[in-house]
Amino acid sequence: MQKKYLTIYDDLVKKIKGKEIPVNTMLPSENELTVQYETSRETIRKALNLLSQNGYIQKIRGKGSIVIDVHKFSFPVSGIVSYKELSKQLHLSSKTIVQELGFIKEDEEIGKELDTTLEHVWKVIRTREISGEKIILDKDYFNNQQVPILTKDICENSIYEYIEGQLGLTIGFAQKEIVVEEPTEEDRRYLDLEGFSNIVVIKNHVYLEDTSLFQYTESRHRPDKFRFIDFARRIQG
Amino acid sequence: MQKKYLTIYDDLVKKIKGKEIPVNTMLPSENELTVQYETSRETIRKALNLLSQNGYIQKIRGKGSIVIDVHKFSFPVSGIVSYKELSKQLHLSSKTIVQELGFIKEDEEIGKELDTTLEHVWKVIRTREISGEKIILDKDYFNNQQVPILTKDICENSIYEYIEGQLGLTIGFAQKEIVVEEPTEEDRRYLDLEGFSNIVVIKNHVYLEDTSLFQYTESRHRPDKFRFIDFARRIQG
DNA sequence: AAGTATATCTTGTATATACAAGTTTAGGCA
DNA sequence: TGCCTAAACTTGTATATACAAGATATACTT
Repeated sequence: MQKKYLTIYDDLVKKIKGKEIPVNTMLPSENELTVQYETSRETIRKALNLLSQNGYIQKIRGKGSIVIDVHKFSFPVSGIVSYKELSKQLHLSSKTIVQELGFIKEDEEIGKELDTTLEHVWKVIRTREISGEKIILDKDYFNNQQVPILTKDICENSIYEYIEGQLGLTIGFAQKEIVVEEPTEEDRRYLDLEGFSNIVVIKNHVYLEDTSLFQYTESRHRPDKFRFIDFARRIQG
Repeated sequence: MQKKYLTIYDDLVKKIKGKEIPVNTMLPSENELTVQYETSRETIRKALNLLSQNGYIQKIRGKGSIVIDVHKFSFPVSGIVSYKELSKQLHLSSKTIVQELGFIKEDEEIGKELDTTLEHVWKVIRTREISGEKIILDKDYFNNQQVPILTKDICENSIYEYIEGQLGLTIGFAQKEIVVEEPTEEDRRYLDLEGFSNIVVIKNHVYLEDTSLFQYTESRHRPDKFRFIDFARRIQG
């Protein structure tokens, strides 16, 4: 059974994106929506809360829900989105080059974090090329208990597609950290840095649904090409 | 009436932070919680969903809710948090210096965005000093229709406290953007840059509950002291 | 002993009802 | 006209019930 509140959410998103419901106009009231979608008010409210959380509408008590236009800017490095999904959304013509693919050596720090008792840890290094320039260096580490096989083919496409589709693992949440560092020798080797003396590093700890640490990622961006957009709601308290 | 699901949420947060409910253990089941808190299951579920959204627990269908330890890292520039709230949370000894306070000149770009028809726009420039070093330059712009009075005193404390407390305005949401720029003359004048050739800029459009644009902020950080941490949930689709 | 089916936990979805609380509208009164 | 009140909207909270779907433990069968 497909979830009703999700199909309603998707439908409303489509209508907002397609400007069938324009920005700065009111949505139909919750009661009207229950009639339109032939469902209960609680189900409508679940859909509306999703819209609110994702920055499509602003709910105002006693009045209704206004469509807001924050979403049109969206370049979401926010949330957990794979590079492939991202470049598809933005219609970027980009190329992925697999630079390294194998197991880490004993001494690397990351091994301890992905607490893989005597197991091997995959290490993938990829560069992302946008309009001829090598802009992004992605370093990915996986536990090979969870990801037994990894090929160059998979890495050139989407690792996430492989993980969620083929392996059937479910990503739960991630802890993201953004800092600015000085470029390493590796950065200089793999990227077109053009004299930039800083590099923006997005460090990502990705956990599965069962809360086990599954992946560590560093996405290293040339600072002039880096942009992070986020939508935030004020939390009272 | 105080909202039940919020008090339950607050209570559980307190218990998690106080390690009364340790990391990696299960919460009581929803049914048990309804008994403990003498309420309905839906109310419990609202509290648990808040915990999940804010990175305290991971819900697993058919099993229960696990306390996760992501929150201990939290340095939340994420969300909308005022500098004062932040430094209080982190127990930083910091100083705020008001460098400029007045109305913008006609020609500044920002005037158009805060579409204030012939009205004045407040401009506040403040530096944040942490352990003797001027690290952050905050530039704030307000529409004086919404914020008629602004004093040096208010700016040295928390403008947000004044806005939400005194003026009674309710912040709705914000659009945040992080980019890396070259330092301007102003940055060099007000900050201790120590030869850094880049500066991290957090641009913030803040909207009120009625979706009107209320404030534009630029928070300009020295790159070595900048750190952004975020908690993200995987959105299927 | 091993595997299978069943019962019983868990969380997820959908519905209905009631009332609280904020906003707008309509009407009436001075 | 101007002001106030009441009614009729809106969204927010709390509760109850029913069933679906995933996970786990138990008992039974082979």
